[in-house]
Amino acid sequence: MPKYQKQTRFLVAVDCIIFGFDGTELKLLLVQRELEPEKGKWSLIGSFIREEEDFEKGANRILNQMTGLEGVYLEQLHAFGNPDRDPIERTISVAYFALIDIHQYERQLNDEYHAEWFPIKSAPRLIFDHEQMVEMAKKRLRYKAAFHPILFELLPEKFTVPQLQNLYEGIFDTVFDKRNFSRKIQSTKLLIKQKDKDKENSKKGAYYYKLDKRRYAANFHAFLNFIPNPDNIK
Amino acid sequence: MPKYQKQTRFLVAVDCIIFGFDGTELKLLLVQRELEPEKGKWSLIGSFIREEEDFEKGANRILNQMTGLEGVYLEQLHAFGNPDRDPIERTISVAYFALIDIHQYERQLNDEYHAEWFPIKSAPRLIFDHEQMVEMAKKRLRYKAAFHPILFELLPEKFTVPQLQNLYEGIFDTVFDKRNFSRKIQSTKLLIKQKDKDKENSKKGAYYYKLDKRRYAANFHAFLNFIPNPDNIK
DNA sequence: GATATTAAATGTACTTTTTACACTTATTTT
DNA sequence: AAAATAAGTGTAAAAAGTACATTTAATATC
Repeated sequence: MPKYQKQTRFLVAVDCIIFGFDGTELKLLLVQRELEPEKGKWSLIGSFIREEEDFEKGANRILNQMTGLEGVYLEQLHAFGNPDRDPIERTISVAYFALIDIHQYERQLNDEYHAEWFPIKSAPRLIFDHEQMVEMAKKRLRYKAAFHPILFELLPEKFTVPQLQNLYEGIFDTVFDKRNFSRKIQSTKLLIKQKDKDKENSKKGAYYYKLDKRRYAANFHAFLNFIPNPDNIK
Repeated sequence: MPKYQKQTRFLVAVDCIIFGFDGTELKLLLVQRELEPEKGKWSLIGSFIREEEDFEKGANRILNQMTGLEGVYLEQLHAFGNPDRDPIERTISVAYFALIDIHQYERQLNDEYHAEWFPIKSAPRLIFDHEQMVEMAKKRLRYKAAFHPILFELLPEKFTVPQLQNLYEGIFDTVFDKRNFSRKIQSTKLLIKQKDKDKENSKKGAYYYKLDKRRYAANFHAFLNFIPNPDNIK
């Protein structure tokens, strides 16, 4: 087999920005780095890519390792290739972002990997260019969420409209009129009303809803215009 | 300096999907590959990444080499990492797409690099996964063009509204009502009407317009909703 | 030089979507 | 029984989007 001679080869890694939503705020799953340099510092979850796996596979591998989950929503964010982003040796990183239902996360994995959920607004400093990655992932998430029903990936199977509104308000860092929000959400016909209510968060209780999986799959790429005045969102 | 031992290193390349618009249809700049394997077959323009350059720089380098242009619109599309996308040796490719004013392209470079413009609808077979890249780039371009005034990057300094409409219709493979289209474009206030007309394409002549560069820069990320019924676009 | 031809330019009425805004209801706590 | 809390709901006005036809400027033709 001929090879491409005289070309430099580089390390290639996959890093994952893992988002979760606990009902109140958006969170980020971080780990304490296990190797030098920067050992012990907080970092995104990542791994060098293996010889026989593509990026998706690599991302899924570490995601499964860290969360115990499979079939998680995963999307390539960007390839980061600044020559000195890793001070030890040039490493290309292909970043993915993942949206998971935080309630399905297996807590025991926390200890095993020194992992921890941080509210996105009070996350610690991260190594290398990982903060830049998180910043970009947040932006991308907002952008997508403005048009596509992507945020449902962060919710448990049963959720209430006020919870959903909380999520949108958290991500867009604003408040929406609840009548208009509810109408808009209902008009997508993606929600199926349940008979039972969530009584945790109010006296009256709020009806639970489930996603209509079929419609969700069919409409995922449709433009739903979730956000009033998207221009006003920074 | 410590190194990450025991990790495999990979070749990393940058490939560019270069779009141009000749006033009638969307075109793609392709080259005939100069090395084995697949020597002589049509290919995107690409290059291995050099030790001291990041992806942007690499993309700009080959873009400048192939077109003679600088300051071209360039955006990272996706990192492609299928282990056997290049049959010789695993090569990661970070793909960028570029939008250029085809009139500024220096034709003499055609011969030097065996490059050629192809209408996107009748482009030849491409090597490796390059067709997949082009497909993705087209999709991304449509998506962005539906909300952001990105297509102006493809036009010369002076252009007419009918030309602009042609471009949109070509990219979205549909036709728009010219009264509504014109109104929508005018309402963005991105265009400055000139005194002279283009007489090439009609007896009456169509007024030239220029982009208001200041407003363009300010509104590039705003949501302009250029496309009626974006849902109907496949 | 009158007439035909061509594509550009423009306006209006109707429909749909978005927005702003306030009261009633169910339930628990006091 | 009264107070407190958050859920749930409707309407009118404004804005945006859509469908649709005629006039205009210039050239080409007879």
